[in-house]
Amino acid sequence: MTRASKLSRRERQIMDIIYRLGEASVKDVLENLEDPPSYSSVRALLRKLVDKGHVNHRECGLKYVYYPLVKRETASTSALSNLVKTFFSDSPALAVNSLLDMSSDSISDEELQQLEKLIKAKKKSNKKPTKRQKR
Amino acid sequence: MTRASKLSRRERQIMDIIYRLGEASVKDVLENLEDPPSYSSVRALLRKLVDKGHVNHRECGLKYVYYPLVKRETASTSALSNLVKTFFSDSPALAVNSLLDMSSDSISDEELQQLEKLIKAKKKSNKKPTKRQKR
DNA sequence: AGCATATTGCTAATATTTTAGCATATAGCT
DNA sequence: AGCTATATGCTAAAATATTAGCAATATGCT
Repeated sequence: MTRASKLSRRERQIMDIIYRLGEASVKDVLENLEDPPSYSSVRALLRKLVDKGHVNHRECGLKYVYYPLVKRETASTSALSNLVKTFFSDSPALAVNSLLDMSSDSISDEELQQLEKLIKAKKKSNKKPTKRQKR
Repeated sequence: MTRASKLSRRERQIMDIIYRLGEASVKDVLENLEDPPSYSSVRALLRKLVDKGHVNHRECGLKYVYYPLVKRETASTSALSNLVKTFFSDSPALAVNSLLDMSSDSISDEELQQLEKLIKAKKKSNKKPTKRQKR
């Protein structure tokens, strides 16, 4: 059971916004929320997320700024892995394939070059693993 | 606003299961649900998803088999795009990078080869686009 | 035929989520 | 000092989601 799977609809939307922005004030959240409710409501939701241990806040001048307690990378890995399970038969390669397909415009040549390098590196590490493997 | 962002927690869990399995009976859903409620509850949720137009069912012998109304590929593209926005600054290349990183074990040499090919193809189509581009 | 099992339709209770409102505090202006 | 902006804390109402239960129907088995 992924962490995210326990969030309610609004809580999820808010977590997404906070990850997208890195950190966010109540106002930031409100402005990025679709079908935004009142300021009060957003505050209540944020308080709940604090209670549940998903975010924390620090004072920043007068107001609070909320930030996630699970760091971006961890959360993204978990989200990706879940998505791959759900839509790509648990095959990361298929997901990569789809990403490349759907975004032909938005990936530059430089980035493609980088990815090629990365893949070559993977191939090497497959052949002579430096780290110990499961037996 | 993505379609998925309107789903409640349980509805989301159920949609995930249905996409994972392709299609699913009430029992299938129940068995794959975490903290499963009663059979009745699952049925009520499925009925709701039908009402909302997310799934439909066909009779299969005695029972119903539920299938998504938005096809897998469309749904996965939308989910991926959303995830990329949330966690990878809207850069598909970064997401690909992360996918390759997190799954060094599970991607075979053959698959890597395939991906290399795909990337080469992309590079070509970047240079001399066969289809018309946005101006 | 009679019984157990698996299934659906529908309804209503319960729990959770979502929302708004009131009271209060601080900063900045005039 | 007094007014306004922008915050927060807390609470309670309203809306939605979640759950279980009862009735009915079809199937398969003895």
